[in-house]
Amino acid sequence: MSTPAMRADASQIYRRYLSAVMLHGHASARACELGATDLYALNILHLSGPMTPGELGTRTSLTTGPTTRLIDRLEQAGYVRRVPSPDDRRKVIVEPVGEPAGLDRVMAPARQKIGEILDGYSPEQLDVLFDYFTRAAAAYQAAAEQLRSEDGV
Amino acid sequence: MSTPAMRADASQIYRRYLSAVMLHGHASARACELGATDLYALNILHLSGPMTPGELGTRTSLTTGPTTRLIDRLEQAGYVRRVPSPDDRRKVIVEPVGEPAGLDRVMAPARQKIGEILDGYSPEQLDVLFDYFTRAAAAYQAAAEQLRSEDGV
DNA sequence: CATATTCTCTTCTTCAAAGAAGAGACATCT
DNA sequence: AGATGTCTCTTCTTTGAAGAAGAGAATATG
Repeated sequence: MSTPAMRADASQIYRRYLSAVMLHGHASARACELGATDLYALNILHLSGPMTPGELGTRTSLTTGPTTRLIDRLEQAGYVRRVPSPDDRRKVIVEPVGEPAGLDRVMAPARQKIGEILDGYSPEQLDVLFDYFTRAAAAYQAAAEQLRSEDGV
Repeated sequence: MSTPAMRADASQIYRRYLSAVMLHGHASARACELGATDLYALNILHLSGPMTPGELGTRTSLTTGPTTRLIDRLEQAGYVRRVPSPDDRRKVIVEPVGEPAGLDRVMAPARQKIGEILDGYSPEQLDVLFDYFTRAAAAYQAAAEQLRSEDGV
């Protein structure tokens, strides 16, 4: 279970898995007529929750001009909403709108396929999988954060 | 283990996981100074192996002009190589170069983190995880293919 | 052997998104 | 209360990638 040959194989499988996930992500973005940065920003919002345009700009490594228009596009497409900040009237809070129609429709087939796959596992096996999902999400998020800060240097 | 509440929670975890993976993918592309389409094409090549520019153009939904320049960029960055086809001298075969330096360096931190996570599981648990990776890769690939063909309609 | 088809590449044009600079509104500090 | 700083938005300019049309090289077919 841990011979070098097995390890190489495992690495191959994982690479393939990652490629497939990202491939599907790109295809989804294209099908939604959403730019790469738009989807990127949307992922940030879904992951970290509502935030100000300023912070979103920082996270996406964008200056204020493009950030405003990025939010304009997302808002116009119905993916996010601009809400005035309660404590500071200069600020605006951008929050994702639950279950946007377009993205949901596009992702549906994949979600169904994954659902069917997960249905085939026992409760104990699902525990393992979701434990992994939770840990991996944190790991990827941390790695992405790290890349972003290094990039700025 | 399967109450409605649990299911909603599971869906949430999975969404978060997917967002994190894609977030990291985008951050990696940006750190490599690689465009969205470039990374998309690279994923296709890693997933389906060497192919002609024509087929790559079809897969990326690009016309011949941008396809040529896409390959130019990838080749110049050292990610792919153009090889003359042995059976048809009009054709060119684009093949990924194993372990491109830039992408590898960028992905290293994430890979290490994931490696550490996987090290924490028993052989039986790893079997479950890699079984999932294999099945999910096929599912995502199929879903992406489906999106692409629908998009063309 | 000649014609038609296929494949890649080049060039020109068009379009979307990012950067730069500055204005207006609001908060904070003295 | 006045001055300074912060936040978002607007405008102009620039860059990068995508589409369209056609040329050149090689294969296949009659």
